[in-house]
Amino acid sequence: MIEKYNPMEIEAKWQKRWAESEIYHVDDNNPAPKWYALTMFPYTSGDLHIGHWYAMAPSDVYARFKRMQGYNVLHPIGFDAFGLPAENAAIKRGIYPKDWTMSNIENMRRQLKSLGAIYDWDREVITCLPEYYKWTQWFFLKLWQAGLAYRAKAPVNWCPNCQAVLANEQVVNGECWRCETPVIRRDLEQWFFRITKYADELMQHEGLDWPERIKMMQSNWVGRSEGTEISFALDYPDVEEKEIRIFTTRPDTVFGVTFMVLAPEHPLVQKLTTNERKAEVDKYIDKTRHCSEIERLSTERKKDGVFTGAYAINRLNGERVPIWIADYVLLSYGTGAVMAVPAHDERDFAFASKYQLPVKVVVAPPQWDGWLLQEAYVEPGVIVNSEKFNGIESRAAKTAISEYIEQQNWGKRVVSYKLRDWLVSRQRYWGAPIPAIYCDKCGIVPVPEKDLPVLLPDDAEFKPTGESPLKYNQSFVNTTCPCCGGVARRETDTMDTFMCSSWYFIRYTSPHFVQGAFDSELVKKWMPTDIYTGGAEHAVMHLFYSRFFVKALRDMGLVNFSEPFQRLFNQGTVTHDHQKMSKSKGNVVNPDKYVSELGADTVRAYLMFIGPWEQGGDWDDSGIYGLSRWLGRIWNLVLETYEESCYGVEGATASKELLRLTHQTIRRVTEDMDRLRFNTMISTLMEYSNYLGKVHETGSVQTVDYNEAICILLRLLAPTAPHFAEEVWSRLGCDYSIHNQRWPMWDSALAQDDEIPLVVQVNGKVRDKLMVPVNVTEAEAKKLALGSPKVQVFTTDKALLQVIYVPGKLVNLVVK
RNA sequence: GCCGAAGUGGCGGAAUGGCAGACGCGCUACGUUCAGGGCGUAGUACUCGAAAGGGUAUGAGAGUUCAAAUCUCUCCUUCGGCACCA
Repeated sequence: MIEKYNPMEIEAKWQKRWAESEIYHVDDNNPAPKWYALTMFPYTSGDLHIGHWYAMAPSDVYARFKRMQGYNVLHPIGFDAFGLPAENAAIKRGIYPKDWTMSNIENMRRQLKSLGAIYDWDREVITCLPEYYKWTQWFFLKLWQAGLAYRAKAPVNWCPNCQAVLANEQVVNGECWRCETPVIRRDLEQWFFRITKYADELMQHEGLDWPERIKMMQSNWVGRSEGTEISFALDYPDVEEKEIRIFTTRPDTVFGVTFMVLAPEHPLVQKLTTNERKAEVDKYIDKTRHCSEIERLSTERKKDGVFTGAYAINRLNGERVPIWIADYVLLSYGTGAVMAVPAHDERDFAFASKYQLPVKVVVAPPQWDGWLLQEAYVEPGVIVNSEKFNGIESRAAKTAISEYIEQQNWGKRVVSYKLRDWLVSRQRYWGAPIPAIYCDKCGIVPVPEKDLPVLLPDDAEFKPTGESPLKYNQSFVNTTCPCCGGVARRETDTMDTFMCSSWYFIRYTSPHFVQGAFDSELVKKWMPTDIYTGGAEHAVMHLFYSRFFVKALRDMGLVNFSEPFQRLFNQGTVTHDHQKMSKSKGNVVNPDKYVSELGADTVRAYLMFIGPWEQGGDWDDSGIYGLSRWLGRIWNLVLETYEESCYGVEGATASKELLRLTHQTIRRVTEDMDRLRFNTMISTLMEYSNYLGKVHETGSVQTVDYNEAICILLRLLAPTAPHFAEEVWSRLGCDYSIHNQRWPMWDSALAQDDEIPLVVQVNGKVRDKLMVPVNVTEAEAKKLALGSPKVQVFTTDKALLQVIYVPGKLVNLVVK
């Protein structure tokens, strides 16, 4: 009687053995071709939930597969450890963010180890430790030196609850993405990175194996649009500016302008507003300040605005048009001013209708005879009411009018982007301090590289005050100027955590390097990553920032590649009760319970089996026992045969079929692995093990072939159920370790079927299936099909019109 | 509102123009000296039929094709992303 499969015992045993023998240690000098399999590192929120396992387990399976294929695989792990949750949790529990974070890491590390992954823990990176953030600060200085960092006063999103500035990306439906408090706006002096410099390049994804969906989202995020900047004349004796510049993608409609709209924050508004309109304009501006940008951009809201009392001149036709303000025009996009053409823009039409502003048609709808428009006409057409441009087709008029404007020096063709520069300042404690010093004499001075890291004091009061908590930490703030040696103050803002995660994949290549952020030779060896897997929620921000970092490094001559992530794959989300898992909803599924009951191998296999990886799904554990039983069946099958020591029959005849199925299985499993189709990969292994069970029972194959098949099954199973495979492998008396074995190769000739089922259809309906030799000729196949009695029932007394033959698949008889 | 993805048994899903429902869960029956979420065998879309066998079926409707879950169009539903972008 063999022992039962006891996952708890064997998993602990092998995890210990693997660690002691350093089997997963990654050797930079290994001459095998490299494979960098990167998984998005987890945020240190406390516990890993089943969704983390959904991200980590399949990516480990894939990395193990590549490792068995002979690659020198780097599959590292680390922790994204700075950020607001640590601070909030710390405030709530009265412990330091660092203590909270590090104890979370300890727990998560334990959970991750229970997964049985090939992580080389010697390469672990933790972004909140000085040996890491020293280099995050160094990146800040490098970007500054390269002219990519600057300070600007800008309206920012302000969460009154978190007492912190939020990036636009962190505002969800006008609310703070973490605490859901409505966000208000406030002006602060901030650090920005000039990511817009790379706008065009960031839209390019040439040569990258990425999902179309993500590429599209990134391109939309950049939001490139070609248009024309046009100057409208101002004639106000007391106003210094003599023009308003607007951006439009419809220069063909410039003769149809009947009013203009400025963003309420536009600097000209204060100068232009007439005395009698001032009260109303100021009231409107105040109202705008209380709206978040998200609210302003909501389509649900009715458009409204206020007349400033001022007018501008459309230089093209000399017409005088009123200047309005409205909150749907944003200062941050284009020039913060728009020309309004109600006849040919839906939004302008709605606005004009509300305030009874004129509508002037300049692009004629088909058969237009001067009727009043009921809605904006936005399609192309023939230009009218536009003086010398009349009669031109509107698309051609875009060029013609733009050229004319350029000749007259009234404007120029420009490219505009939705993308904005990256705001990196955070008025928070738990982040990497920004390495800048303010000196009354020398101005803003970078911290010299030799003085890095600027250490985050452990003892700071991090209570929210509306300003950086570091401001009140005298020993941190007070310093001397690196230029003049005089009294100076440190920058008290910290960096956006996206800074930390924009280069962690580079640090993994040389995590202990002390002379710099990374060892160039090792970066050259490992980067770019061959595959990057993670949630689609990082489609834009994180991936965008990382790409920006790499491009900036390249332009500084520090790396020799342009893109960090060659292949990108987004796994789906695991929900629970059809909702995203979150602590606040109380629907978090902890994998520990399943691991301690059924073992990590079963949990790994189940997560991969529930469906295509990119699809995710709702967590339902009702099927998990099926996977546990499957492993148990293989256990019994393999070890029973071992005990019996004789399991085949010499001279048995079915070995050829077994061999064929074996090679078909290797092929299917390998192909599914490469496509990351783990659900069908496991089905294939199940079919194979079921077949071996049958073969074992009937004793229909030769011992040597059966033996070989079992070894192949275990190797194909090793990435999915690493502990299980290792244990069975060792019980069979094979050498440690199965994970150092080579992935089986298939032989196409051996995988080839002798006979195939030929489907015979009559008028597209299946009427018979015939087993025919694989190399059957078209003539033979047709003859066999016509000869089938089952088919003849449907063909007698009918005229045969056509015979379709699909080689190796079917014959379709078309009769009438 | 726009963009994208998806909709297949009781359930998760398989099949990417060529046998619909692989594999697994659940369920049913039988067997097993079966204490246990054990093991084994058979069955399990709907429908007509005693059976052989037939018909119907991949959200709904049309179309293309010898052939459609798969391609096209319209509509419905769900999920994800974007947010007046001038």
